[in-house]
Amino acid sequence: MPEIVEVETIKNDLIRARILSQKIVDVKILKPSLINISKKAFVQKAKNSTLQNILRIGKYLIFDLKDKYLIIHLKMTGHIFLKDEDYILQKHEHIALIFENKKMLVYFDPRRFGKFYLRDDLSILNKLGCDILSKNFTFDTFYEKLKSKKKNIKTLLLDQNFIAGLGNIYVDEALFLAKIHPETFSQNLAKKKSQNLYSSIKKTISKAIKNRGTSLGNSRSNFSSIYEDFGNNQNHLLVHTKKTCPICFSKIKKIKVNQRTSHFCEKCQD
DNA sequence: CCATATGTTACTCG
DNA sequence: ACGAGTAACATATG
Repeated sequence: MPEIVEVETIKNDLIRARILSQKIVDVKILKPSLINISKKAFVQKAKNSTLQNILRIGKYLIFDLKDKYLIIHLKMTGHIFLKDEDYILQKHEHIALIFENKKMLVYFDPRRFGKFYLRDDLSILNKLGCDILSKNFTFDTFYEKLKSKKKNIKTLLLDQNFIAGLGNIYVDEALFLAKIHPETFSQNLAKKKSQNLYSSIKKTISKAIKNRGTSLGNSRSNFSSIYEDFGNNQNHLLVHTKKTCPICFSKIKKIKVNQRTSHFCEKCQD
């Protein structure tokens, strides 16, 4: 489920949860296919390391373990829960890190698309485009990139090597706010439209962060942060999953762009 | 049974 | 090199 908003919410919740500067005293790997090295090597490297800091770049959650990094991607259905050390792992809970203060970080992922990478550096993130919450995400660089590509705007905004962080929900929302049709060629966007898009992306994301993410559905497999709490942004969506346009009340169109369902208003977005 | 799902990568073809 | 299109990963839900 997670896009940048949900990963940011998890990161902030974890930082407040008093696991920083804690030593990892035990590691449980129930599904070795979710890690990038052998189970034995992973446990050996992670065990007894100390969690210095927690970062986020694009949709990646990163644990700084001082001389190495644990880089996590949640893909479609990955979740991080924080439990106590006596917690008994349930179905689809594949990895656990136990800290010296008896907190247990649990990785839950029904579809198992997610991945834990234990690496000495962050070089696997080198190709990522600018993180949309970073200071470097300026209008000038964004506009320049828009002009350099020959693709439709929806495909570009979803491309993590173009800009990092947006997923299907927030791209639909930002394009609606900016009144841009998802199939518009990026080179055809006037400077003013592009400016509008840039600020719409920022507005969409900051609103969703305030709402602690979007939780579609109400099972455990939908978004919840580390205490299994749901976000609230699903109650504030403008077009994604909607049937009628909140501005002109016409019927919301659903088309596939780049294999992804796109919701938009034909009358308001062109 | 069928379609769909918050993500990404690998592959083919032009 | 670039872009379009497709399949794949594995499971749950309506």
